[in-house]
Amino acid sequence: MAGLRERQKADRERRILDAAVTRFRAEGYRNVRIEDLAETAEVSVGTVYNYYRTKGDILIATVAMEVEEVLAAGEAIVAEPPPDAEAALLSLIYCYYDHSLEYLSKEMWRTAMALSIEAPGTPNGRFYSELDERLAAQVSELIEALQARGIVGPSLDARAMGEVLFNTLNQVFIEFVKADTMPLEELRERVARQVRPIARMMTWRTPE
Amino acid sequence: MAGLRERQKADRERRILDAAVTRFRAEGYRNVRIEDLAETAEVSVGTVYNYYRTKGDILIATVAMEVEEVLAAGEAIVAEPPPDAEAALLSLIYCYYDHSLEYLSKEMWRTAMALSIEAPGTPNGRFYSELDERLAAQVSELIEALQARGIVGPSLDARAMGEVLFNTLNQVFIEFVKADTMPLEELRERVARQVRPIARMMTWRTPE
DNA sequence: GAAAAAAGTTGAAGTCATTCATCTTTGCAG
DNA sequence: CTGCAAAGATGAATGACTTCAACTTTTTTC
Repeated sequence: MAGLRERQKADRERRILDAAVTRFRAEGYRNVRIEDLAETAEVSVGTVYNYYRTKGDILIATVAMEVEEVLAAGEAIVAEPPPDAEAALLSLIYCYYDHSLEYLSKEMWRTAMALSIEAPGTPNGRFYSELDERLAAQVSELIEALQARGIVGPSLDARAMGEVLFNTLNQVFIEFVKADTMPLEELRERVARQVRPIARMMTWRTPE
Repeated sequence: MAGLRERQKADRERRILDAAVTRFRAEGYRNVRIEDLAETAEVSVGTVYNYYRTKGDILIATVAMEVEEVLAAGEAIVAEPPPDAEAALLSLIYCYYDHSLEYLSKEMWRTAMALSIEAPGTPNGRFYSELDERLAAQVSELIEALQARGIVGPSLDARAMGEVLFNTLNQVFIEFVKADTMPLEELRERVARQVRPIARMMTWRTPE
């Protein structure tokens, strides 16, 4: 049986995270003070800091939820990729992009990215970097799947290419969240423009 | 003749920037308070804000100085690139990397990058993004130079490839500044690993 | 079941970036 | 040279994150 203390702890943590997801989205990360979260979660300011080291850590926790979902959705595409390098890569990338604003606003993404760069040593900063690595790994997996199907030559370094492609889709996504008025459609076009030449090169003959 | 007021203004701005370069590097950006800069520059706190909108803007001003130098150094390589795609790309990228820690610490880079993502609307945030664009453009120029010399096929989209390569070198650089203990040597190796397959693909025959 | 120990909560105090009303200095006209 | 207008400097006040010493609640011990 879970002790009373443990149940209360889990309950408080959930209330704080719920308050954060709701209020950050509704009012903007910057406009919500820790005191506001504490009030909504019905705890004190000190207690919030008992569960999360910093305000930024609360945000990273919400990002993590979102990325986990995206990774799961990506698995389906890796398992059964379209039989064409460009189409396969773009369908994975679009899958990431289309989910990206489900729970998070552009401002939240910007802040989370800034945090992961600025404070790479904190537990949640590290955690964000780990999410990036897992996304890059999934792109590599997709390339391996294409190699297994003979769509891409076997001599290509799938891991390196996966990283290059991830860097590209990530950078373009950063530009997207930096431009508050850019629509998803333009994000897709931009990444397609960069991915297309790579995809074409990957399918030209690879010399032994 | 420059009036007294103007001379004093220029002098104060310089003293503030000098104080920033020195103390940020020596004590760390976070550990230096505006009040400390004001004291070193022999002005008041309010005056610092008269010259720079935020603490971050002072940092971006120092980054700008550094990047300008790097761009100038890169021009020489674009003008006369090594006669091999991989060597040419890597010599430009290493040129960037080797200058990168001349005036800035890793912490300063991290903070500057975080700022440019988090506050893309501020004048200096935009300015940082502009520096990125100019670096990407220089990589594209190098590819065009290689095309002009017949080292890379003419059908390749030089601008798109330049962006892809810049994204790659930038992302790897971000990882470098995020890892306080990573040496420059490892940074070079990492980028080489990612650039190599792209360079090789660029030099395989490009179909008409 | 009472007392001691452990775990966790609390909000007032501390720190630092940023703002603003006030004061000082400079430039200039008469 | 005197006084006014403009420009700019000043630092106390503000607001937000974060810390911490004191207090409560839960668990364990006897």
